[in-house]
Parts: sequence; structure tokens; C-alpha cells
Amino acid sequence: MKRLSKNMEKKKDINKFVNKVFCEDSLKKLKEIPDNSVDLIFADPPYNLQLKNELWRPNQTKVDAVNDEWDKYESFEAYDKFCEKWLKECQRILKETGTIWVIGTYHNIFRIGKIMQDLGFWILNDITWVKTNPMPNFRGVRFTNATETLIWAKKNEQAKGYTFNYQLMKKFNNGKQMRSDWYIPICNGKERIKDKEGKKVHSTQKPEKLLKYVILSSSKEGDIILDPFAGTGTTGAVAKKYGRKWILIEMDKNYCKVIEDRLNSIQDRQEWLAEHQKTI
Amino acid sequence: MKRLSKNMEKKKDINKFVNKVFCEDSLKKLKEIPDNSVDLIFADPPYNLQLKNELWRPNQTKVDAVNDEWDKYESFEAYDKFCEKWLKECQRILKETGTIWVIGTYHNIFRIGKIMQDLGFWILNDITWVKTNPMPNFRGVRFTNATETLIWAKKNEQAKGYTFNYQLMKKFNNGKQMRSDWYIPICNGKERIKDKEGKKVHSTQKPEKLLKYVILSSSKEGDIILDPFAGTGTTGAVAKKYGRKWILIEMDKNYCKVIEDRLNSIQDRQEWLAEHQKTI
DNA sequence: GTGTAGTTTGAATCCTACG
DNA sequence: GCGTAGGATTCAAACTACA
Repeated sequence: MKRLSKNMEKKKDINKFVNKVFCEDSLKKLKEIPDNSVDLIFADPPYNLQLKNELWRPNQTKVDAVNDEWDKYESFEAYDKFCEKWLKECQRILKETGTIWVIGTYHNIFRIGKIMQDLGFWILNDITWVKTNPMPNFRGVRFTNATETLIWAKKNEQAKGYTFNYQLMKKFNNGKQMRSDWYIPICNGKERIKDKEGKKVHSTQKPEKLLKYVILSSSKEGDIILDPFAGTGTTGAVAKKYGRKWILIEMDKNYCKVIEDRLNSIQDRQEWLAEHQKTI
Repeated sequence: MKRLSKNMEKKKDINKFVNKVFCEDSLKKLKEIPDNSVDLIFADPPYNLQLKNELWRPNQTKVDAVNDEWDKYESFEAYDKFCEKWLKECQRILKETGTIWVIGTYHNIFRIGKIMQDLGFWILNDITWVKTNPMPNFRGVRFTNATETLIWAKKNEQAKGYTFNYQLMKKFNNGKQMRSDWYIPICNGKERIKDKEGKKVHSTQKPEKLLKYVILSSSKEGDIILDPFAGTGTTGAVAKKYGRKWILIEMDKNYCKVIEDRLNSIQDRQEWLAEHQKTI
């Protein structure tokens, strides 16, 4: 029997991961994914300081005083290392024609952008998600924090052939070129996933419209989209709705259960199209 | 004769710098300024754009790109070192009650933000300057680059008593809490300073409205405002108009001449108030 | 002076395929 | 690797010219 070609092996390999949710450590799982195999990555990395004990501290020692300067620097350093690792894996698995999106706030986005540039990612845009309904600053000591930042980048400076659906985005913007400021409400109402007690499941669930813009602007139907910090699975949900394939990684078991239910409730794009055609 | 108190000495010292334009190397001059002596810093450092090719508009005309010597750095590393140095000095000379603003685009702002955090600056907000009339993306390969980012930070996490004129900013925003997204046109028209041939003097002159928001939100009348990369002196001009003191540093002699003329043409706040009262 | 049409320009990491 | 030809590509605001 003939040996499979390298290309076939790789193709087979990535297909093992496609349209699945992996309830595992993000970095560990990313390392299993073959080189140059995914078309789009959307990453909403954690920056909660509570995680620094378990996840980011390299020497496993206890971090005590939050106010301690040394500890703060050390925790920045640990966070940087963590981000460098997962971003490096993302760069490795990204196709030459692929692009990556990373979202964050001023707490972490500057560090992430700097690391991405240092790794050789080539920034295409920084997008400002302008929240139409942000939480006000109750004490009146700062400006209302009304934005989050997304960095859109290609694999490296030389990489050619990335997808940008210019005309489609133009349509979304009343026939005018889409700008880097996006006006989108925070996720609320029916879209916001709640548990039995009516409490929100995830503290920072991203609105589907945000992912719609991300996915429709920078991927084609059939493309493989990876989310290493899937949360409640908005990336997967929007990918499925628009006929993209998905690979979701999420460490938290509760979130993973939510993702499975959410994805199951979404009709496959092909079925939807078929049904839609019938009703015409 | 009695020796002047330390406080008096310092006060005398900083007064040597006040309401002056220094045509010198920024870092060198910053080092001469005493510790804890300025109330507000606005910095518009070189962006390190790294433009490589010419850009042509669809109508076959060439874009007049930023091609100034002062924007060229050999590497990210060289740029980082430069920024670390001037930011460190800024932190030293800032009062405990003072704050700093730094503006940039995705080319440099992530590196700057990361360095600021590492130095111990405490970020209060990231402000998005949304340009109402940005240059479009001519090739249709990216989103219109419609924003710049400002980082607003205090000296360190523990620093207390910074100025934030909440009620005034609220007035500017139709009675609602001012948000972190500011809608301001690019500097153009009469405000844009041109030379005898009608060519723009500075490639990146900032609009006065931007500085108005910065200065009125985070300083009091009589405060000392420093700009280490003064350019055409917008910071000084707005400071003078609103009764603040200024310290401007700008290496380029041509720019310095422009600044002197510009500041001389602006009436002193006290005179303006007196005259205004007379005419009532 | 007024209104309208045409021109200019702005911190930009701005293409792709084929020989 | 490089050079070249082909082909797709722009928004808002200020300014100028002219009726």
C-alpha cells in the first residue's frame, strides 16, 4: 500500500481537529495542531489577575501583595511569557494566507501588540470596538471606558494572499469603505447566555455581531477558524452560521458544556441554505 | 541671609523653564527638569512608521507621506530604548498629582503602552481619537485607518489626587458622562500651519480640539504643562489660551520658529479675560 | 457677495500574476 | 530572486474657480 503524501497526511491531520470543541489547556492543545493549517484565528485571551497564581507564575510560588511593585513587574513578566507562548503557536499553525485577530483592553492589549510585533506578525489594522452601551464610570474619576481594541495581523510581513472581503464590508457600511471603528452593543438580552438562576454564564461574552464582522471580513466559506480561548463559543457559533469550520479550545468544563449546547442549536449552513431555497 | 527652603529652591528651579520653548534634544532637556515639578505632560513621539514604498491614489497622484528623518529608527529595539528613556524622565519630573498623555497609532502605541506599564505608570484610560475625515485605504486591502490612540496615565499606582474635571467634560458631551471615544476632525483648513509656498509645515500637526480636551480634562488654571515633542506647538497654544503654563521642547529649529510666532499671536488668558469683561 | 462644481489632501506599515 | 504588465482602487472637508 502506498504511503500517503505529506500533504495528505497534513490534511488528514488538521481534519481530526475540525468542528470540535476541546476542553483542554490552550497551549497544550495548540501544540498538537500542524503547521500552516488554519485560515483564521480569533483570540480573546484572559487577563484576570486571579489567574496569575495558577497559570502565569513561572516558579509556582505564591504571589501575595497586589500592591508590591516587584510582584507586579513579575506578574507582567509572567503574563508576557504566557502570551508569547500561545501567540508563537498561533503563528506556527496559521497558513501563509491566514490572519489572526486578538481582542483586549488597555490592561493587556499593549503587551499583546508589542509581543505580536516582536514575533514578526504584521499588523494590518487596529480596530476599535466602540460600545454603544458601555458601563459608565460610577465614581466620575475617569472617562467612560467605551472601547475595546482588536489587532488584526498577518503571519509575517512577507505573507501574501490574505482574505479581505472588501466589497462585503463596504455593503455593511452603507456602500462606503468600512472603517476601523465598529459600533456594536455589548452582548445583552436574548443573546446573553444565562444559567438556571438567571446569572450570566461568562463575564465577557462577545456579541455575535463582532464575530460576524471578524469572520465575514477575513475568511471564506469552508475556511478553518480557530479560537484558543473559546469561552461561551461565540466564534464557533458565528462560524457555523456562515459556513466556516471551527476549532474551539476552552479549559473550563462548564463553558465547554455551554458551547456544545449552543453549537447543537445552530442549524448547519448547508441545511439552512437548502431549507431557505425550498421556501422561496 | 537665610538659605532658601528646599521647596522654594525647587519652585525657583522649575520657574526657569516655564513659558519657554527649548530648541534642544528632548531627552537632554528633560534631564535638566527637577523631580516632581510638572502637572501635565502631553507627548506625541515619532511613530516609527517604517514606510517603504510610495503610495498612489486611484487618480494616479502620489500621497504626500510622512518621510521625516525624525521618524526613522533602525529597529523596534532602538525605538523601544529611545521611548524607555524619555518616558522614564517624564515619570521622574511628573508631580504625584500629575498625569501624562501619549498619542500614537498601531505602529508604536503598543510598544509605548507596554513600556509605560513596565515603568510603573498606572493607566487611567485609553482614549480613541475617532477621525471624522481620515484618509481612505486606496487599494481596498484593509479597513480605513480611522483612529489614533491616546494613553492617559498617572505617575504610579499609588499616586493620589490627579485632576479630572468631570463636570466640565460632561458639559462638552451634552450633559452626559464623557466617554473614551472622541470625535475630532484631522487638523486642516485655516488651523493647519503652512509655509510661504503653501506647503504644510509639519506632517502631523494635531488639531487644537484634541489638546483642548486633554488640557481641560486633566489640568487646572495655572498648571505647568510639558510637551517633549512640541512640533508646531499645539500644546503650548492651547495651554496659553486656557491659562495654563507651558514648557515646550522641540529639536527642529524651523518648528521652533513657528512655535514662537504662534504663541506670540495668542493673547494671554488674563488679558483676554480683562478685555472680554470690558466689552460686556 | 453667493452658490455650485471641480480640485486637493490627510501619521499609510495599501496588489498580483506572470516571465 | 526581479521587473513589468494588468487591473482594481477613495472619503470627508476645505479650498479654488467661475458663473
